[in-house]
Amino acid sequence: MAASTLGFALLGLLARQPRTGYEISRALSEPVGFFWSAGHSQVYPELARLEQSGLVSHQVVDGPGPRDTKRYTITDAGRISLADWVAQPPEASTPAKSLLLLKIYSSWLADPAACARMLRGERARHVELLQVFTRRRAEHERAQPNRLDDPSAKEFSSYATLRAGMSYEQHEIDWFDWIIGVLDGGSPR
Amino acid sequence: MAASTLGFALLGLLARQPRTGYEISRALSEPVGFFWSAGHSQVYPELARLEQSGLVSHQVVDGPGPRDTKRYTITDAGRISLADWVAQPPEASTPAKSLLLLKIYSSWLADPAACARMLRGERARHVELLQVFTRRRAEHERAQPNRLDDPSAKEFSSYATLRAGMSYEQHEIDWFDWIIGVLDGGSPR
DNA sequence: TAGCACATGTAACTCGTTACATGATTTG
DNA sequence: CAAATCATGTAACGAGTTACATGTGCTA
Repeated sequence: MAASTLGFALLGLLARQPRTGYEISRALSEPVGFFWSAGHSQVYPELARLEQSGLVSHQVVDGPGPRDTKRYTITDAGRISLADWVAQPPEASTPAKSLLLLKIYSSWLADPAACARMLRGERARHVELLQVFTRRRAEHERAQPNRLDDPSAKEFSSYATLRAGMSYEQHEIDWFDWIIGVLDGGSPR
Repeated sequence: MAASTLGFALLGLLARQPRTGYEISRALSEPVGFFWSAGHSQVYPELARLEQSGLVSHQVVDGPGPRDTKRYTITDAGRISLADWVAQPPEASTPAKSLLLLKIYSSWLADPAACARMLRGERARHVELLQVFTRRRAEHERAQPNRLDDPSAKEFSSYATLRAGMSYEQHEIDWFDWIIGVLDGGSPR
């Protein structure tokens, strides 16, 4: 009955609203995608598996294209399974990997100026992301100010992940500022 | 000539000192392992590949066991290849996945008290990690205080990754405090 | 009319984890 | 003497990415 992690990701999206496989795939590229992702070639088979387990169901709404358009909906069993999984302590996932820190670990071999250049580029990417999150948070706060402290509102859950993203990006930027400062020959610590 | 990301991880360790495959495997479980990891079944074939590319070499020092003990050393070509890779902007890796945020995204379906319990457990793990990093940082600062602002000292590189880890754990803890506060029915924002 | 968004699927390949396999030396 | 540590490898499996495949309707 229990789904895979990918399965729970799909259930999480379907718990908010019915979607087609295509819509789920798009969602798992950018919007939710800042903390989970999957390609469409993973999504379609997984939806079939979830349906076999009775956690989702679909109805054909025939749109364009050579194949049927299937709109998936979460079932009661799916909602129960998802709610149960959520409060369970996260099963140890693949240990965090940071390509950037792996590079920094060997940065003592490289030219500090070249490293600083690279790091400024990375910093800029994180600043951009922080701005995206900040804007989205402002939208959230404008659109449903009263639901943002109600843990059983889906708006709260989105808001909480957004705050995590913002906090993360800010931490990254602060660290970039520190290390770039040192590499530029500035004052340490 | 260019190695895979795993290859550069091994080169990064070997650039600091020669090691056996076994020692590398252990290193990629905990110490460096907070930003990269690999099992021994990945390490041995990768070392063979690096050797074929001329980036590392080994000498047999026969220790215990049924097979030879091989001590690997980075070559000049390896050091050059690594130094070059370091300053290159990180090639977009597998997008970040957070099992915890995936759960939070659907937490509106679950019992807030059960979620808070789970989150308190996770928070405790991050507090522990922060303490580990803090202790190690203190050791660093005591052992080589003068090298920690010299970007071409390997001690600086280790120190920089440590600071990133500490900053990350602190951000996580702050976010946990915020969300646990809300779930416990405390004052919002 | 060329390209893009919609829409769904399969196949091949790569990366990583877990399990299989072997065996000496040190420690409790 | 049993268990852990040192030490190296292969094989099977699973998850995820990239490439293959098809075809409609809308827009520049």
